[in-house]
Amino acid sequence: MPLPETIDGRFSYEGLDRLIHEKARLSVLTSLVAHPKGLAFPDLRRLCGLTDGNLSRHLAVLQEAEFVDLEKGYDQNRPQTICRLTPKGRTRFLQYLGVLEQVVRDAAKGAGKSAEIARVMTGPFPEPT
Amino acid sequence: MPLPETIDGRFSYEGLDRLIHEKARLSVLTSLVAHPKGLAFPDLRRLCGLTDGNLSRHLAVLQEAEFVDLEKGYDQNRPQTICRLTPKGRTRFLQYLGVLEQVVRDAAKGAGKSAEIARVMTGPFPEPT
DNA sequence: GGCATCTACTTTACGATGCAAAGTTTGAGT
DNA sequence: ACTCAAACTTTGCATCGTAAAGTAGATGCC
Repeated sequence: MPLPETIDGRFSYEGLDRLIHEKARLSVLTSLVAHPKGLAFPDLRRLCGLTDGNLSRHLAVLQEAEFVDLEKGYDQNRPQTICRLTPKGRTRFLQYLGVLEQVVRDAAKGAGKSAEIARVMTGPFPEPT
Repeated sequence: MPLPETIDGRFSYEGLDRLIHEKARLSVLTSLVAHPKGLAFPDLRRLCGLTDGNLSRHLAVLQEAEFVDLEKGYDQNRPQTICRLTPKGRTRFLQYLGVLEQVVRDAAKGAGKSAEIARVMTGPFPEPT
């Protein structure tokens, strides 16, 4: 007999769409939601700490999913790609965020010491071992 | 010239350790932090909505990283694996959570409408297209 | 003019990895 | 003895993230 609180799928978080959950794309989408007017490729690259190739690929994936719109033009005779969230991308991202908030709530409740989270997050990160 | 707010790495979220960030393992760790006494393999499988093979593999990864402790014993003459967070796993998970909270804050601030998040998260999820 | 350099991307290639399906082992039921 | 089921583990494939290499055009320098 399962424990009473072990409800099927209680912690499955179906809403964590892989398309969005991936770290690099999460960075990109968060950057874009914070800059509704759009961001140029180089700015986005710097903000997210990504390489050119990386950003290019992730943007292609997000564009394929119609989460972002890429406006390719020229600025000062140089190619310039402006990236923007589409309404669809925005909606999906906000849904995803709702699930993330749920994760944080569940975990904080489980840990029972949200103060500990606040404390621990201010410190430096340990080296991966 | 980059926009003034495009600080290098502002949205790079280095703390999103892949080991933890992966959806299935995030489920597992959240379940475990919510059940400090540990969880049996089948309960964990149900909670996280994972298949046997999936859970087994992710647990092995988490054990390798020393984030979980697997106590393999018997209950009613049947094999029973009890899974628990190690102190190290707990600490790392809480650090990760801090970063997640930062993501949610950044995004909510960017979206400028946290009410919208709350509203949207209560609805059903759209079919992936 | 020619050559190197820089920016702004894109493409390629490979190694990692998530996931499902099949396999194993032990036990209970009939 | 035979079947079914639980509790995992192992295998294999196909996806995917990432680094490195490649492309194209503009600028600077001599």
